[in-house]
Amino acid sequence: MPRLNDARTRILDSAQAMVQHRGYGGFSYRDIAGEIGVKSASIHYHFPSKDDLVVELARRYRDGFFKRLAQVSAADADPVDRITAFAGLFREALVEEDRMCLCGMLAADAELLTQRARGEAEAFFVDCTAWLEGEWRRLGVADGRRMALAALARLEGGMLISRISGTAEAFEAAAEGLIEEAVKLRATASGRD
Amino acid sequence: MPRLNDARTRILDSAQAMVQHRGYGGFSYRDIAGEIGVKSASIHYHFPSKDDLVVELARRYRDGFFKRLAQVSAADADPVDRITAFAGLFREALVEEDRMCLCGMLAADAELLTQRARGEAEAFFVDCTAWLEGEWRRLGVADGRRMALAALARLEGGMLISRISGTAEAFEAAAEGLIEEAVKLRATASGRD
DNA sequence: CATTATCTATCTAGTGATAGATAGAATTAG
DNA sequence: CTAATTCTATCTATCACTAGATAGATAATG
Repeated sequence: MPRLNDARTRILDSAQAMVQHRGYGGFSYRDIAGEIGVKSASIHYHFPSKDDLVVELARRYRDGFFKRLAQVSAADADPVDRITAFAGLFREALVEEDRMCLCGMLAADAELLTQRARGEAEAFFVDCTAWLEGEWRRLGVADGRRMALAALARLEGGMLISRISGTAEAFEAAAEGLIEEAVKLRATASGRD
Repeated sequence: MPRLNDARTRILDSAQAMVQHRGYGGFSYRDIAGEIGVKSASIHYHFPSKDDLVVELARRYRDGFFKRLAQVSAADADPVDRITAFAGLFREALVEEDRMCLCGMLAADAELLTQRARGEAEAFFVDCTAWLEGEWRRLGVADGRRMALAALARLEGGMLISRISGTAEAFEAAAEGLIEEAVKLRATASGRD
């Protein structure tokens, strides 16, 4: 039973939760070590620098997010359903785990990151924008990119405000508005067809 | 020429910029001290704890924001213009100073703050929500609160994404979408009258 | 044995915070 | 009006603690 990457995974899981809760500067190697029951030096073995850790964290988060997105949206052909599924992934983190989006948090801490880490976090938004743009296009929107960016902004901002308010109300308001907009466009588009 | 609160103000100005750029955990008393040319102990004289400093920072930001808001929206009776002015204050911070909203930043760092500081930051969102709710109501929206929260979410999220992207595109997309929505409602409302 | 992983122990640098001294301004007492 | 006193704002020096990081010994894996 080779648990080769067991420690590595547990480090990443712990670090991810900490970034999502407290941000890049809000946790230390010692915090992770204490939580998973190793010494901080052992974490340096797997991730020599905090930068390495965060780069890997962002990469893994992005991969995981789009794998999950493919799963939860695979059954849906309707862009409205697919956008709803997209928003659902954000809701999951916020409501079920009371966590901010990892890359949203890294975006807030952008000026603390190396160019490398910042690039990885940014890639998440780039990929999300591309995905959303496709869906808005299918709903007949001319400037799909603008809608995509606005949609992302809503969800990230909704999470941000929800976390300090202690209720998901802001997120739900943002998500509902988003989906209603998509529904309206679908009605218009099908009316045109 | 009594410059009684001169040092105090310079501390607050410096600290505010640092929070907006790097977050609560991303600056130290020594950073501020170095920037304004005093010793860190002198800052402790004015703000015994970092918590005291941030509480005052959030309070001052909120006061300043709503004073500015009153100024830039006083001339406008039209809710669309007033909402545009509201968004303009956020744009100012982002585009002209490349800064995140102070309270948006504090929202991200919420779990690092004392209840006291968190409360001050939260109050900003509460007040913004109340203000926006009034404007959406005047545009004939039934659930003005939901629209207000969604609008705030857009702007904060737009800033967040813009700052890591290095361009204000996401913010502008979010703000334009917001204003277009208001314009549509105004057309509907006046049509109904 | 060699590789992989973890440990102990330590380093340098920096954190928020405090104590105590001091210069100068403002206030009070005689 | 002076002299004694207090207040304001800053300084120097230091506290205990935590940060990320490293070297080298040790244990486990295969």
